[in-house]
Amino acid sequence: MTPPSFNPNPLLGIIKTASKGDIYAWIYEAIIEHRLMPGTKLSEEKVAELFSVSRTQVRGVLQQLAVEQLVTLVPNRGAFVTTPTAEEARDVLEVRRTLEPAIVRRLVRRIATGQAPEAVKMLRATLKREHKAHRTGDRRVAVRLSGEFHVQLAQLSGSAIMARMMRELTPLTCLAILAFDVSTQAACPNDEHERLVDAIEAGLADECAELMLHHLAHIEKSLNLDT
Amino acid sequence: MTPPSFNPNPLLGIIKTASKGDIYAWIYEAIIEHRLMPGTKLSEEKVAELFSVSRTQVRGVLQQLAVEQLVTLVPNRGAFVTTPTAEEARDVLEVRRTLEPAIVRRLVRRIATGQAPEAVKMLRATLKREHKAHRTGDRRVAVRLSGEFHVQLAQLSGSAIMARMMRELTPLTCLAILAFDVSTQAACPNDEHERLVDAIEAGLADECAELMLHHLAHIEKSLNLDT
DNA sequence: TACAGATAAATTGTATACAATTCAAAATGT
DNA sequence: ACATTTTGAATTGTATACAATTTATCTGTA
Repeated sequence: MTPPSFNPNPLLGIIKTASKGDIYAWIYEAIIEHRLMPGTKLSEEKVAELFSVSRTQVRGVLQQLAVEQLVTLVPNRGAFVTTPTAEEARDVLEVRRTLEPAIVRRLVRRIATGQAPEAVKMLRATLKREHKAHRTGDRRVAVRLSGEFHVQLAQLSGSAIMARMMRELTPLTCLAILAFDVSTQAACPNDEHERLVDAIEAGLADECAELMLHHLAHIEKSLNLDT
Repeated sequence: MTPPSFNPNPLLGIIKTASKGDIYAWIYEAIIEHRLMPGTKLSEEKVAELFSVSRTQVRGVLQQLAVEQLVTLVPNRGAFVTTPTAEEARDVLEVRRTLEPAIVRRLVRRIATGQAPEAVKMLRATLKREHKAHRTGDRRVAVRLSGEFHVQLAQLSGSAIMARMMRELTPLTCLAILAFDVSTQAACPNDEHERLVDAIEAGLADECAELMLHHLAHIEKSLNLDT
């Protein structure tokens, strides 16, 4: 298990050349999994050297990550891993409570009308990976996969825009969970996901929406958002 | 009134130097108001010359516009003004139907609890500008302002993320309206906005949500989304 | 020692030069 | 005359050099 403590030089260890997509993916995952702690400065030159690319590439990646709110760009100062606030965490979860019940309803409707016939099977596959991460004890990976489950729901629902919104919202939720969750593994307990997929498979739209609301409320409750 | 026909060189006319923000704002507004027609190519060098800046600046702006889906970036081919599809237009409006009722509810709650005391006054000011554009007959400006009204609702509701989502969704709606609306001015009739603000002022959350749903349904119906 | 100012180092912002790719058209062959 | 290939211009992708700004270091003075 990776150490939860702050790593003064968390970027060390990658020396091979890499494409723009690789750099993006690596930093993205590192932020989501808290290997890069909030507040960490991402120096253009350092990152560029690390991946053996030019600063131009890195700038593009950082700008991309900035629009997704994962890094904060301060003019003439550079890029920093975003530090989520309690306010933002509440905000994100409120938006998700209005979006995601609609998403699962849409998905149920879509499955019922013959579109997305593979949906349940694909969801169960993701659940399996998630379950494995839980057993292995790698909480950070589990949190990330749990987020991907929610994105997958949106994708399978057939709305490109819903999917895009969830791709923006889940990373922020992951960050909030790792920043504010005091308990060791309360967030996104796997069996809530399982029960949701069961309800989807049974085609019970109302129950799906209800379960989703409960699930999101449960996540928010498990966080320490009072300060 | 600006001619609705295609303009072969719609960028002509700006020759002074400009900052990155200016370029962004100009292109953004030009796309929203259909002065730059969907499909138009935005050559980096042409734009750069036009604003008397370097290609570096233009690239940044185009990348920004690309994440907002207003331009489409094709690798090694360049940037083009996005051509909205009927499918996307339906998708956007469906997402808005799930988001915006929640937004107006939130706004009503916020006003009731003493936060956002200036809200109604600010909304009425926007309405006034919108009304003026309608009388002047400048439909494109009216459509843009109508979008800004919806963004303002989200901002005043106090949710930064809702506001961000609406800033992403309304431009796409504007594009769809100008691309698919056959009637001359059915979209976002001003008095629906007025009635909504009346309901907000009266603090009738349920009616607000209802009016918003109707309003969005009305917009979608006025479009030609069957093909 | 603490603090203010000046100087130097490091870092980001920007323009430009060059490489890679695409697009159009001329050239070639059937 | 038509299709294919080749050549060249135009355009995007990328690295790098230089300017502007911030941050750190080094004074000197109270």
